[in-house]
Amino acid sequence: MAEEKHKPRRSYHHGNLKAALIDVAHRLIIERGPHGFTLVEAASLAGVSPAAPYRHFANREALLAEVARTGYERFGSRLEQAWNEGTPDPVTAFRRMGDIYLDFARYERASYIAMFEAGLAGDEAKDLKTAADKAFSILITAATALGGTLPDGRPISPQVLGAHVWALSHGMATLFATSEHGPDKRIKGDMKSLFDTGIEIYLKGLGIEVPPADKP
Amino acid sequence: MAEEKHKPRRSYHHGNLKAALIDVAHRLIIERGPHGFTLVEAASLAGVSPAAPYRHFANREALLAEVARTGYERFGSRLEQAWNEGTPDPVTAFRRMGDIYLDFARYERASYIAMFEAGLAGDEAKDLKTAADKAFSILITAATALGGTLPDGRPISPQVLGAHVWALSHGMATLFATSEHGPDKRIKGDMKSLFDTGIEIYLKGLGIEVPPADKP
DNA sequence: TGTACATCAGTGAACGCGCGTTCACTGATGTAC
DNA sequence: TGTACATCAGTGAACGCGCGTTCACTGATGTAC
Repeated sequence: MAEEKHKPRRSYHHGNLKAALIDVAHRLIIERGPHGFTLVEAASLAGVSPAAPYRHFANREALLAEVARTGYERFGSRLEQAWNEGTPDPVTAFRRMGDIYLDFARYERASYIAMFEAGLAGDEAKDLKTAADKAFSILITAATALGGTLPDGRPISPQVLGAHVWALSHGMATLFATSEHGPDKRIKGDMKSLFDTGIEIYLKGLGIEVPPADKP
Repeated sequence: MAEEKHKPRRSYHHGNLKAALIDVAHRLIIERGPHGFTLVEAASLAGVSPAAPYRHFANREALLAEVARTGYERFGSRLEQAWNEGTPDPVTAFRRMGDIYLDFARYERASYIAMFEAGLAGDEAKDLKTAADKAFSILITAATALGGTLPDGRPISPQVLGAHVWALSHGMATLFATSEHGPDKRIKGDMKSLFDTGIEIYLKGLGIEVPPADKP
């Protein structure tokens, strides 16, 4: 890591410290993981003393929770936007959601980590749970619109469909995005089409007609 | 946590410290996560001084890596056993593998965490990669035997099939096994049948005949 | 079977470190009049 | 527009803590003869 501090402030007051700390936290979470992240280093990178963050956050975990919370909010609204009330048709909209999911996991990695891998469970967990439930409810809405038939002929429940797709998405995002344990690099490089193929197969298994070549 | 030490040894020598440390590490990884785990506490729980572990492990990470390595070995042999050369038929054997996967993630949680979530990348990573590749190769063997047809009519590659199923398994294991972010408790409680349903749907999507009611 | 000795696997005290957090403080800002 | 003052958002030094690791050491074990 190069610099220890941001460009020095002119003023005694930072002016935007809360946002700056959240911003710096994102970088540190990516670099060091949710546990390697420290408040002291975050303060240093934001160019303030180690005590300054306590004007904006109760403690270390509260900053982490804030990253997760704002992450859930963006996550939820992205998914909602992607679903866009199921237009032009549920299958296309559903696959668009999957796309956005993987984008979020990749390009908002720090948020994603804080949301799903930091193991936050303390006092702030209520807010987190609320935000997470909201995001999951969008998936359920989509799953409800999709419908689908189980191999035994009964209709699939939206909760089950949602859980399957979420698990597949999360598995892809965590297993192949960063780790060196993944299958091979070619697959990793084309994670999105790998995921898309998986969804196609799964939907077909549910007897859902998939529009061919929606990505010409 | 109750006790700080094991039943005190009679002798100056422990006799079985290496194994005891690995054992204790499993407990600590589950309780505190791979990052909360400390060598000092492990030594204390094993009933030895903080310096003793260094007779058996180069450093903290080496102990963690040993947990991961032995985990991969057991994991691989379990999967191989479950596959059992595809008997009585590939589909049944494949689904048995999935079952074993989830069992491993649940009942050997510490190993699973060390293997997939500890982010080990140091000097020991080579051994880990080898062991991981071996486990994945069993999945590929099974996927090859299964075959299957993509929605566009071409045959699916075993790597792609393997990646799909691995992602689904891993997603289930990490998303619904412990965290409070999962959908709802009923689903969580019946994770295995949830997973099994997912696999059924997926295999059907590949045009693979699934023997009905193989679990009467 | 007994003894000398090398080797092994522990001890326990100490170290330096970086962390989270607190505290009394102070400079900057905003507002009432 | 000026001034007094409350409030806000920082400082910087300090604390206690537990960690990873090292070190000279020592008790126990095993082996050669």
